[in-house]
Amino acid sequence: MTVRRQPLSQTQTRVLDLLSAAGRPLSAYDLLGKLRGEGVNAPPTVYRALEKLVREGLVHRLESLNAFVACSTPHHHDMATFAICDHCGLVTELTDRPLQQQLAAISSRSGFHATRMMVELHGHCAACSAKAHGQGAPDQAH
Amino acid sequence: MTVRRQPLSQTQTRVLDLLSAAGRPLSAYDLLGKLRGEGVNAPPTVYRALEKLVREGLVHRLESLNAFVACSTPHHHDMATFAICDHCGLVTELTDRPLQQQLAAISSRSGFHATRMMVELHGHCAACSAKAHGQGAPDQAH
DNA sequence: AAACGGATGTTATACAATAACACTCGTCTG
DNA sequence: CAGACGAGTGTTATTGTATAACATCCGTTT
Repeated sequence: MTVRRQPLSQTQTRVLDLLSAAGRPLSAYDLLGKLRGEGVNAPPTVYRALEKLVREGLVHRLESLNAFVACSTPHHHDMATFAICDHCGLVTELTDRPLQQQLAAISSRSGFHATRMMVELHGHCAACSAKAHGQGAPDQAH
Repeated sequence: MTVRRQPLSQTQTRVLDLLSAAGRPLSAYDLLGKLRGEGVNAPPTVYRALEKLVREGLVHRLESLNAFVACSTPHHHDMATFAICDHCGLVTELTDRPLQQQLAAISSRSGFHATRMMVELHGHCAACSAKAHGQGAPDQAH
């Protein structure tokens, strides 16, 4: 059940393609850099496209990185969980229903009504954990 | 078991006091504004104090707001969970061991080793949910 | 033709964070 | 005591992130 909500404009499609192709988070200015020479010359255009894509659930914003990634399973969800490798930059989107429910339950214990839940885990991915077993790794790729 | 790690400098103490007194998140520049006239005139000083306080576990950074709050239960934890009311700005720090464990479990299923887990819930606090029952509230206080 | 919604362009600016360098001060140490 | 060191700070400048405000364009509706 692929959800196709609104038609995307040229720029919006282009931004989504760039994010998908990158396979890793890109900042708005990374995107702007790639779009210069294609008629896009200023931040607002990029931010507007990103805003739309996030609204449509096609792109996620990683708050702790000030960057954006294409959603791995486009699906309008108010919750996103990411595992971010601080060593190689790999970002994995996790999906876990029970977690979402538990979070909603925990917050609503205090009467809170959550509309947007963001979970971002920082650490080391499997590959990087294996390589640097206990070593002081430099961290932070790209 | 109050943990007192390192003595704090004048500026660090001042920043922590300001955050505690505010009882809500403040940006680095909010703090700078309050510290002008006390000999603090530039961002680096504030950021350095905040960095130290975060390291000591006395202050948390809210990634989704680019702001800082005094930790409600100073305690060196790699995990913080916050419920952020988008209407009145109230921020509540939640503590839930099982959640932390579940998160660690979920991520490690894919071989990920988490060193820092951030959970930020956006929505409406109990008071604001009660007031605006279904109404289109303006959102975003301050 | 006029009105509108959605997207874009453009200029300027605000807000967030850090780099690089010099300086002070207290403590340790030979 | 002299020198070295670490932690904190001051200062200037710069980079990076995001938005305000206003004008334009275009397709659709009425």
